[in-house]
Amino acid sequence: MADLTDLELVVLGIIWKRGPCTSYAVCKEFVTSPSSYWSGSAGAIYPLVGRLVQRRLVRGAWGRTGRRRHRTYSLTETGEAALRAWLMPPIAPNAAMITYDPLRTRMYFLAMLRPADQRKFLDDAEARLIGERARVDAECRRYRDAGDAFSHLAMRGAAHVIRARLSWIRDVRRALSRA
Amino acid sequence: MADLTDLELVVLGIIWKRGPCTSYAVCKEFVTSPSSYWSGSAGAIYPLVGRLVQRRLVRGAWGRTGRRRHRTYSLTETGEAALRAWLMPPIAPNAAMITYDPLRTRMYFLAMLRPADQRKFLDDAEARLIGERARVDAECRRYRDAGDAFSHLAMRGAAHVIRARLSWIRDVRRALSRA
DNA sequence: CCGCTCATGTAACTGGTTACATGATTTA
DNA sequence: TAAATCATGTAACCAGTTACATGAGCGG
Repeated sequence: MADLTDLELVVLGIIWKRGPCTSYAVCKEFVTSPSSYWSGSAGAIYPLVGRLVQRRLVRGAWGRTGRRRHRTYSLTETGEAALRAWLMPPIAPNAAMITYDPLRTRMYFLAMLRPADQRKFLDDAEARLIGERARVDAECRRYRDAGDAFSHLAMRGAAHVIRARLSWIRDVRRALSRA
Repeated sequence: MADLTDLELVVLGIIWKRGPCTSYAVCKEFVTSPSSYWSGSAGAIYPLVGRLVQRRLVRGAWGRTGRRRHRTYSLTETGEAALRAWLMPPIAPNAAMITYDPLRTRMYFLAMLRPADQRKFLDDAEARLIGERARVDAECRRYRDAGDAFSHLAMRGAAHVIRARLSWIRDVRRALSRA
């Protein structure tokens, strides 16, 4: 029962956190999320939730508002157990491993640009990271004000990381200007 | 000509950096890389390099060592231009955006565990991040000693980020013990 | 009444993945 | 001589993507 993808587990988590909610609401959660790692498209979520139902991790109940039908999902005990098993230590070893960073990926090949363009690259990266930092900080405050402690703590992780990337870029600029 | 995936561009970059090399060498680069974002399996790389040849971004030359055949690839001018276009500012807006972090993903749902298990989770995460920090630092020194300045700078980015994640986890522990 | 949001879904595609198969060469 | 490495590839699969299609309800 452990062959669930990360997306499936996150959807499980969203349903648990929100309480009974529609697939549409799950989609929206991803779409409005500051991370774009998953698109949260209907094409991904609707069949996925269907699979969760078939595996009895989630149960669905049809409802209607006027003439409009909708289906709300909630976790079964099996679903809660699966979610807990995912979170429970020992955590997956790869969860703590080095993460993917498009800026770092590009950095490997930056020697290809002329020094002037390298500097422009760094300036651009810095400006965008500063913008991103503001966005993440705002999201942080939003969660704090909403009283969602763990989402707030999670988002603070993103804030830490964005600051680290920013200080790294400045580091790189200093290193290059010395050389 | 801009519809290249990140993996295709990174392969282009590896071929540029290594100079003429085989698909096998490109695979090994991914396999031995500290990041596991791409597996670097033959099933991904060999067809991909074939596509790069068809698009004239890369040219291939058959050779042999004794009775063993091999094919070495190198960038064409078009290939170099494509790589440069990828690196040249303005960089893709999503390159600076919030990155994916499996620990952060789990943090959203950590309220599901009993406080004791939450602490265990944080301890486990901390221990693994410390191990990862050592690995990344070693990799850093390797690049520095090899005289590969930009790979070294890139890896320092990973080092910054791993430290940020570590201090975030400690932050979370402090916040939870206060509450 | 027009457009937006809520709400459900399907279809075609694609960029990877794992696993397999083959054979030469090198090293323990 | 057995095992590891170099080197080439193919085949089946899969999770998630974009794009599309449909329709009810609501706000300006």
